[in-house]
Amino acid sequence: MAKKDALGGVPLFRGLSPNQLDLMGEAFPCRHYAPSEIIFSEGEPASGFYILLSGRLKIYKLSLEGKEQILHIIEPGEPFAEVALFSETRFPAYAETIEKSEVMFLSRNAFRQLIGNDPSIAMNMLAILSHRLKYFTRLIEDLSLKEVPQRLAAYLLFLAKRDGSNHVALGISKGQLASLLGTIPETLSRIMAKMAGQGLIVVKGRKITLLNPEYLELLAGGKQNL
Amino acid sequence: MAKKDALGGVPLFRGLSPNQLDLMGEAFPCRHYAPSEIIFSEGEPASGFYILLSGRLKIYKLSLEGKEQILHIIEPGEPFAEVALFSETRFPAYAETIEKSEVMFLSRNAFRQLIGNDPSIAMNMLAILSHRLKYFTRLIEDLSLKEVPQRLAAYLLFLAKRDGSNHVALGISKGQLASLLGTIPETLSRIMAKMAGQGLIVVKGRKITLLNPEYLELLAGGKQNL
DNA sequence: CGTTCTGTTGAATACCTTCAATTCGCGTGG
DNA sequence: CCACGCGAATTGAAGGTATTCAACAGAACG
Repeated sequence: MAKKDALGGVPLFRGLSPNQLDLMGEAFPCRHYAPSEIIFSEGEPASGFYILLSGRLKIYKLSLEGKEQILHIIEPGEPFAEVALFSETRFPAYAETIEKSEVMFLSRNAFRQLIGNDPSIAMNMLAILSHRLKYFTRLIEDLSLKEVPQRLAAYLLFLAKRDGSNHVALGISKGQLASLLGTIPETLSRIMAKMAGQGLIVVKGRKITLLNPEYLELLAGGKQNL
Repeated sequence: MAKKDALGGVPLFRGLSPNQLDLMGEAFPCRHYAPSEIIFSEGEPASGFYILLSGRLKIYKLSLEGKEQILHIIEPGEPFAEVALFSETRFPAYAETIEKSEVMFLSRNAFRQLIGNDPSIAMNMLAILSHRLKYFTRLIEDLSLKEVPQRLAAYLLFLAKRDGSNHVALGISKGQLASLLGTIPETLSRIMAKMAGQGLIVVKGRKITLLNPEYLELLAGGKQNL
């Protein structure tokens, strides 16, 4: 079963012995989800949090008109809805799978016990929350870059840096990317076309090649227009 | 000296005995700042974090063109730059006083020792980070409500709710409010004038009276236009 | 009382969104 | 293997909102 392997890659459990990891895997329930399944909805009572073992999912808010703003794309190994652990009793957003996914659930009580037994887990959790905070700081910064081309350039560069390549795979649909960037598919499409027309990028479905990262940097910094 | 009194109101130290609080106050250096003083700048190496004992300050990012996006207004009792503790060695934003302020500094090592001695501090810190995460979630949501009137309405309602009154004091200049809302002073000014013209609010310097909170709710929810 | 910073107002511009119509891609079924 | 159908993606035209630039008014401060 993939469960044990996956646990080794969970930052929250970094530093734990293989034995402890095994116990972990047995102690907590694990569920499989199909694509586009909703794991929880905003406002639902939350009794614990989750860790994504495999697959991919999105955390998003819905405006009253029904438009979604994606807050996060969760990748394997990441916990989500940890906020529910300490300050909230309701989920503050939606979680929905993008791909077939495997998810572990940790109840509040079980996790608190865990922390009591092993303080290093508390430290790991602090590190994760800090990291997420920094990510949000960045997201806010990007969203307040008022123009979409800047945000797109910033995002593409982020992906390229993360993956260490100028060939990046979006991993999500363009509609979802639009939501993540705080815009709509039409606008994103136009801007991609414009960037492609200027020889900055090549778009092939969900794969994008950065031809001119230097110029994209200038764009992201607002020192240059399309 | 106000230091000891202030410590009692610090959520991070909730649950500590007066004795422990006293020790705390003596163990960590404390500094006074004049208004508009910069406490730290983005990119500076960070060796610890801070707690605001009195006064008020802003945490903000600067775009390359020099426009500032305010992330936070820090009120007395709140810690700031805690991110630096766990995942970062550099400050991810600027901190600048708005009013005369008193600030306590806790070095990374000292704080880690603290956590070791008293796990409840770790739990408090987790709660604070979670809370902040939720706040950011909300800020992101608000920023992606693309129209400024909605954001302003949401912010005014937030203040009114927090203070339990329809007479709210902004506490910051309108230029800063504009930055917090992700816009510019001119736009904010126009929208306030419009709201006032419709009898929704009364603006008197930095004090605002909400005449029609119900309608502001509709606005914030995007169900109504100005 | 003057200087400076904050806030306001106007006109022109730029960008994004909306709405509608098409096209493309791909899995399903014939 | 090809045709169909559905969702995703693209493109065009029109409209709206925020920004920019510039000038001015007002408040705070020395």
